[in-house]
Amino acid sequence: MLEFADGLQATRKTLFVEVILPLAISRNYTYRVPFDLNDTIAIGKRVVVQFGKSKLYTAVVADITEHAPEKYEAKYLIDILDDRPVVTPRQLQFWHWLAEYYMCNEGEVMNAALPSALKLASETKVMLNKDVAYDKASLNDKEYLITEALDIQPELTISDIAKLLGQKTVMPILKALFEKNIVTISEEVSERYKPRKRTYLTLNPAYHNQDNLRELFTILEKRAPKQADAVLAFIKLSRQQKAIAKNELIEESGSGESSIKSLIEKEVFIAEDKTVSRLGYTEEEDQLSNFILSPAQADALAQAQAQFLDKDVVLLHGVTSSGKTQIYIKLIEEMMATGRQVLYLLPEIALTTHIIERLRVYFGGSIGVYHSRFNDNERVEVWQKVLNNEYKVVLGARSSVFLPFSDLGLIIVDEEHETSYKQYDPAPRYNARDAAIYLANMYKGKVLLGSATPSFETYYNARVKKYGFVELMERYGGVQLPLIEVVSITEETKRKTMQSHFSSVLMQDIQLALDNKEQVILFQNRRGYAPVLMCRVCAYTPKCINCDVSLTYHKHTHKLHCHYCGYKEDTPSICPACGSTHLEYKGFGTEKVEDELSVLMPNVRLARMDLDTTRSRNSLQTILNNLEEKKIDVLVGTQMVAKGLDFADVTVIGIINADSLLKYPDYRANERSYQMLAQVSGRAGRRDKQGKVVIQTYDPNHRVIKQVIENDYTDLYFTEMEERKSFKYPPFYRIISLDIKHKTPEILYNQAEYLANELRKHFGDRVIGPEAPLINRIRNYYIKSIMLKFERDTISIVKAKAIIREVITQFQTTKLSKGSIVQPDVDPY
DNA sequence: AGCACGCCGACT
DNA sequence: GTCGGCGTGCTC
Repeated sequence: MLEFADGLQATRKTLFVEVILPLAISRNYTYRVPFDLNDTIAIGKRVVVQFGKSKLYTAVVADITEHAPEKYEAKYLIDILDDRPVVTPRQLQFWHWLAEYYMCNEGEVMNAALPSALKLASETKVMLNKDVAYDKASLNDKEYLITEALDIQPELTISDIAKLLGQKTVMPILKALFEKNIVTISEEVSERYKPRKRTYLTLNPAYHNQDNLRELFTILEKRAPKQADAVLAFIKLSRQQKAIAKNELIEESGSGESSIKSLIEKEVFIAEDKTVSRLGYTEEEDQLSNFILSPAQADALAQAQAQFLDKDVVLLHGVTSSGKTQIYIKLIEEMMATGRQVLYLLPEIALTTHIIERLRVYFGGSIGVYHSRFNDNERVEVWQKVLNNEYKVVLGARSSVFLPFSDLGLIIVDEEHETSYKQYDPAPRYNARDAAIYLANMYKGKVLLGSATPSFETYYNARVKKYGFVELMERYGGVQLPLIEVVSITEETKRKTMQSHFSSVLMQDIQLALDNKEQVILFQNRRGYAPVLMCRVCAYTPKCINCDVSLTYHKHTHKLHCHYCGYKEDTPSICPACGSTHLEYKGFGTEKVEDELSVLMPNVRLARMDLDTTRSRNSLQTILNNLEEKKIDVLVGTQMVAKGLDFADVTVIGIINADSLLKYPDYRANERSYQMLAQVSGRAGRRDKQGKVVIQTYDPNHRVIKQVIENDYTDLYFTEMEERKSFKYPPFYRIISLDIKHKTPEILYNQAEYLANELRKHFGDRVIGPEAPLINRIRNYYIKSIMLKFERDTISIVKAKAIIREVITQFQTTKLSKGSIVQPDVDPY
């Protein structure tokens, strides 16, 4: 570059940007910045680029350089979408770390991190927002053209719009329309999070005067007897309770909606809409705003605060119902006072309106919520508000670790042992709990991990003093631990007291609860009706055509379903192999439990909660509402019932078959079973009544069941740790597993053997396998797993990953690798 | 991840 | 003789 004596440059500066594309590509790409955008380009802004022949993508600028690439001519980037960066440098660092740690591409991380409305691509669909009226006159020509087109055709892709306008750069126009709320982006249909509103009635103070009230009655009795009934019922109810809801009154008085409505119009009643907690305890919320910690809680809080002085991560091990949430609230409050941000992570399923409202009451408008039931517009809104520092507290599921925080002082990971913090498919296969620890570290913030049954990894770290450790072993407000009764299925079968899947003990307890107008939860860890259909003559079993699993019979569809790929087929009435009609259902799922209980107890109001009944958007909330409003007596469910449910009137919990948990072929089966059983049990009982848990099993003397009864987590930990140590499992060893997939089993065998041998050259007997996993074919791909076990602290895991990466890359350059997919999974818990 | 280029079966 | 099956290789 020529320079004149006075420092003027002879040539003008050409800038290049490194961008992250939202694709599973192993590297970033370089684009040339048009000269007139030199002043506006910045790291973290989104740009539109053409990638390949015709595709446009939204990419994020990761770096800016002045060096032209040598081996090829860089394309010009088409446009810059943002006035200021939407991704912060810290986030870019976080993305990079995640990609390295979990052995995936930055593009994959970007895909998980950015709400899709922030990454428009040519095939993204654009629709008109029906909820918003707008003024066509306020639009410019191009915007007008787009809205006109959308009036005729409800959905347009971005490339359609590009054709329509005859130009490539449509993103800024769409962005403007999106920001004005005129169009919505992506496939999701808007269905906002609805806080539950209830109309409450109060009597007009004029009628507190007895004479006025009597006068009102005489008029109403003649002209509108139904309305008189309503007023009478109101007075009766007001003796029992403070607040009276409209629908309660309708139910109590037997008068209709219209009578109440006219009474409101006559100003006899005054109506007021209130957002209520899903728990229905308005009083409890009042208490919440100035609750007093119990001495045990206060002590735990003080310990946590003290430990944060020299530890970045603290484990709060608190038994169920010990009031961990109140400690979280105190810590959040304290952090907010310093002006720093707080992230409160919860498993998706626990993010019910109940907990959201509880915290909203407490923290008001400065709390943001982020989870998968939000549509994209809402997610972008939260993203922007976090970026602008309008939200001081974010309550969210796994993916909220990706929000653009500026000064994160504290992350709370509630139920830290939950497996749903780990994403399995698609990549990035990250664990939000572990990622949160790195994230907090970047901001010099603290992490509080909370659980009643901590994961062994975390508990181990606490014991070796890597993490701080606080125990809270007292239940809040004197709530008693439930009584646990173990029932031997073998014994009851012998005595012929089993009625289908229900023991006499369980039946009695259900009946008792129902007589007391209490509720029951039944847990069966398997959905569908029967997992296997088998011919009694030739033992033929229908299998999935795409996967190596037997098909589960579902009664409501009367079809056989594959739980791995979603394949369905009609249930045969005769055996397709031998023609016999003796087809038999083996095993049972939630559907069958529900079905058979409805036969045994025909008057019971039953509901089921599993993946099949909660698939649609509001169904989970509907079930929870019905349970809370006592429209359900018995709820049958899978794991879901163990999480996020907290209802005062559930006094009996039945584990239909504990063996399906205990016999699971995995080294964590005992840990998982204990967690599951302890968590489910924690749902039973209330302040004034001890709950009851009935565990049905073929193996009543199982060690883990004993440990659950005795509530002895530490005993479980120490017995399990011996095995973990001798069989080289976490937390003593780190595991990286490689799944290799191919459509042809013979080719897969060779590929897996080759890879394992290459890895053995570096890691010796740290390489286990290849082995066929439990299900060796899914969606027509055969699978082999190679497991690598690395001893903690003696080997550099970073170096090991680099070598694994190298081996995979080298393998992929060979002809042998054709048609294969290699998926690394780091810490595959 | 797309999409184009490229080499082998059932049709005008 | 062609239309099109999806196998594999590249995209700044």
